[in-house]
Amino acid sequence: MASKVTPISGFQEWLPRERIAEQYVLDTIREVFELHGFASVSTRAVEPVERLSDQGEDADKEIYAVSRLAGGDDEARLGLHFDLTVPFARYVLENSGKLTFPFRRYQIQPAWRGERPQRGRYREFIQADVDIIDAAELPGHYEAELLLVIADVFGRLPVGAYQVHVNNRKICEGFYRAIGIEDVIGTLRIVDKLDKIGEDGVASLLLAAGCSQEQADRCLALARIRTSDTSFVQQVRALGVSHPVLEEGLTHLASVMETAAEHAPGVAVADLRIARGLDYYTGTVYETMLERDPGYGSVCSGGRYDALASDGKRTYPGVGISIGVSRLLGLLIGEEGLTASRETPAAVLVAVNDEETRSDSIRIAAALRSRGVPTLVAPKAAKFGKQIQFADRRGIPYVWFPGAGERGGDAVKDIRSGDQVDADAASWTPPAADLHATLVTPGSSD
RNA sequence: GUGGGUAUAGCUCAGCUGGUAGAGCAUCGCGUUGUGGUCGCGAGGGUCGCGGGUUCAAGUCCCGUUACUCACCCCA
Repeated sequence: MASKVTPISGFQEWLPRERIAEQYVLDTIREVFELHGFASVSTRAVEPVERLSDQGEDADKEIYAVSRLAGGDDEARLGLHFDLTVPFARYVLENSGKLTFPFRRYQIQPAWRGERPQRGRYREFIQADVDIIDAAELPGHYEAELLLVIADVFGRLPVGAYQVHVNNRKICEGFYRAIGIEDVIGTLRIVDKLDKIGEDGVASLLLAAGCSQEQADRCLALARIRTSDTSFVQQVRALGVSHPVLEEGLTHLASVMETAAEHAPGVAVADLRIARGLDYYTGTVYETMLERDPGYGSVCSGGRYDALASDGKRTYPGVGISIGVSRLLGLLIGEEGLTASRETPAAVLVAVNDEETRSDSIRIAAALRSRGVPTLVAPKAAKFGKQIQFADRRGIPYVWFPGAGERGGDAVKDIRSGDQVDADAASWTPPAADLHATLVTPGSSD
């Protein structure tokens, strides 16, 4: 089988060193999620196709269908999930009798979308979600709480400056309805192109969609509003439009902004042009841009969904937010060179003097490992220069020389500095900074 | 799904108006039984994405196809 191996578009795979950086990020996210009291859940990769495609008219074409190579077509039709929220809503319905509400869960898993890959967009990608779901009623304060979680996560990752743009769909919906626009979703999608095609572009699309010039102007006036406090309320009122749904949205968003300002200052910005997210969002929506490259797209999005988890009798409203881990790392690792301090977890390489005494080296390694030091034994009893080179190529910082110390003891060498000291495998531990591979940002010294 | 670009060694690419493939980096070996990153010498590795056509002759021209890539759609 000498067929040529080629990458598959949209399915990203890292080399070992970059994978270590990715794991560091994933561990950090998990740690913060747990600090905030979210319980872990893992759902199967597949859902019945109908459950997935019900979520939006365009969803179908993105869904990967799953079938057995030799299977008949009489089986239940399955599709890979395209996000983690839809499977979670199904999970809640399925286990509603066993879950305790309000239920807080985090979920870090891949998702799949069959769309054409592009920069920051993959066909297989990891998402890290937190959601809070409740029975019947969901208090509004959770919508602000999620911002604090995100601020905590991003505060520990080398993402630089960022802002979570927050809007409430009810503001747009109420506003549009008040001025006579019926196609709310369609209008949102057009307005959402503002950053790409500008006001003139949006205006002409709105006119083409059947809006009057005045309607288009007012949509743009609403979309221009962006404040870092609650002053957006006055700005909307100044537009002279009123509608009960609009009022509801303004109140909710103002409340979210107030809480965010107190506990995570500078993170949130009320941005009335933000519309994105899947169709199931009904209230607050979030979208997170990195200041270093706002055009890259949102690396963390989500919102409130009131009717996604419903079995017809009972409805469980929820709110959640999803970190696009693959997208984030496509930028940080793929483009900016974020990486790990070494390409292996091993902190120590135990040299082998000769094959006859390899068992001594194995015992030393076991002693180090028993105290939590990731350790490797040299593959060959090559010249010490070669063994050091073996460690150096992999970024392993320490080489252990059995019997090289005073009075027959061992010695360990920091191959970066060249310093070598006598050491005992029963007690020696590397400095905490060297115990595990760490993140290395491009700017910092090697 | 629609439109544009690209396709030569593991990687990044050269190869002018057609005449039986090159560089840098990487990899491996050696540099007189041991503590490396520099340096020197050497080696391996390519049916030029695949199929067809034009031609005495094609990596080099034409057609098709597949893959990758960028933009649109949509979205993390």
